[in-house]
Amino acid sequence: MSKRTLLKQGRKQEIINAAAALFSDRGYHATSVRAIAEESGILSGSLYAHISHKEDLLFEIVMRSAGQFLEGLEPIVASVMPPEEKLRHALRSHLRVAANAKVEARVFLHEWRAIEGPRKQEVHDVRDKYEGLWETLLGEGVRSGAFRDLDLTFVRLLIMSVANWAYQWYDPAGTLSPEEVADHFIDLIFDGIYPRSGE
Amino acid sequence: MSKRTLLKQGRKQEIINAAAALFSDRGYHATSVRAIAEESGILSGSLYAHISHKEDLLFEIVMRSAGQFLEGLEPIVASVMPPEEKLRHALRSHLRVAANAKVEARVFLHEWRAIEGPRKQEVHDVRDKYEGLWETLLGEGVRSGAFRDLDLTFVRLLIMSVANWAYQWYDPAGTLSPEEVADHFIDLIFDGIYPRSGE
DNA sequence: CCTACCGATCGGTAGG
DNA sequence: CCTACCGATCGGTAGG
Repeated sequence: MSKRTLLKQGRKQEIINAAAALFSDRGYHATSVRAIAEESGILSGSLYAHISHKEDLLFEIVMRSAGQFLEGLEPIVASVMPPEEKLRHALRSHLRVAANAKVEARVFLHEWRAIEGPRKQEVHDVRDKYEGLWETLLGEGVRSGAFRDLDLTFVRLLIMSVANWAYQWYDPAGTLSPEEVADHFIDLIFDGIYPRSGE
Repeated sequence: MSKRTLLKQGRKQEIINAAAALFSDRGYHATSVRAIAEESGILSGSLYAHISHKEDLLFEIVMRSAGQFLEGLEPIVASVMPPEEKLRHALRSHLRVAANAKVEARVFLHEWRAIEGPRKQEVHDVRDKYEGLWETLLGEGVRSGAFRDLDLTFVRLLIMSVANWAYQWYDPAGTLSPEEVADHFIDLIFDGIYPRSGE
């Protein structure tokens, strides 16, 4: 790769980062291309040397973030750990991605609806794929008896609720690591909140 | 109230309903005042006989929806039921509101960030008030021993995650009532997913 | 990457 | 509630 290409790639990454921060903060439709350009230190017309449409930026951010979530979860589901451990590591992975790439994750979970046309289906597909991995993981747990004989849909929704709401409140700068937060929730979801008999 | 006032009120309600549906579907910033007017059967200029700013519509929808959630939860928290029953009724109430006024609830939970200026604080305040009621309810349960001695923050986040994510997937036209969905989740959260000893 | 600009659309207004 | 319109801003483009 030539130096020139490297520089160009670096600039494009800067633009994507600026766009991600703005989309996360104000939302896609409330962010103008001029604001993205200004944050990148160039003029709005110059943006179009790097992209063809404003929506390209949104699509790229969404698909990259989705890729990070998938890359984290796939090896866990494919592994030979017992279902309890898979579930624990799956939530750790999800919260790790949400913590390490917070603005992108927020855009992925919050702003993906703004994507229109044929790419809408691509985004739907990658979301379905991710949810499907969770369903597989939880289904194994129920079938193997590691989890109670539960309604799979409700368990999946419970976990996805926790996972997908985390970006609303989790502060990576706080005292708790994503792994600690994940373990807290997993313990809670495993044991419930009701006192055990004898306790 | 004169007949004329009644008619005017009715028209304004139509406009708010149209705006709520559009804001819920596309988002606040992606909805033009012309689209709201068209859906209401008038021209965009005529909208301003009923409102002063586009944001008035968003604010009204958000505060009404917040009011419904609060009205449902307040008497439950203030009641003398045991904490387990309060928790069950609280989630039922939340899901009932989310089901009966789905588009408004979605706007309340998803689009409130678009409100700017002094009203932003009002929206924050009403959100804090609602979350405070949940915290009170759960705190009673832990202190009275009805729930295990848990980290209150995590329990609240678990419940709020389930409650606030529900509008993403719950279909009021489906076979399950909001009460049934709430009871399913409450049973899950009480007992956990781990098999009980002896089971 | 900038200069200079395009047509379209935006939220909102004045006068009736 | 309509007609007729405003200035501002939008996403995007041509030529250098």
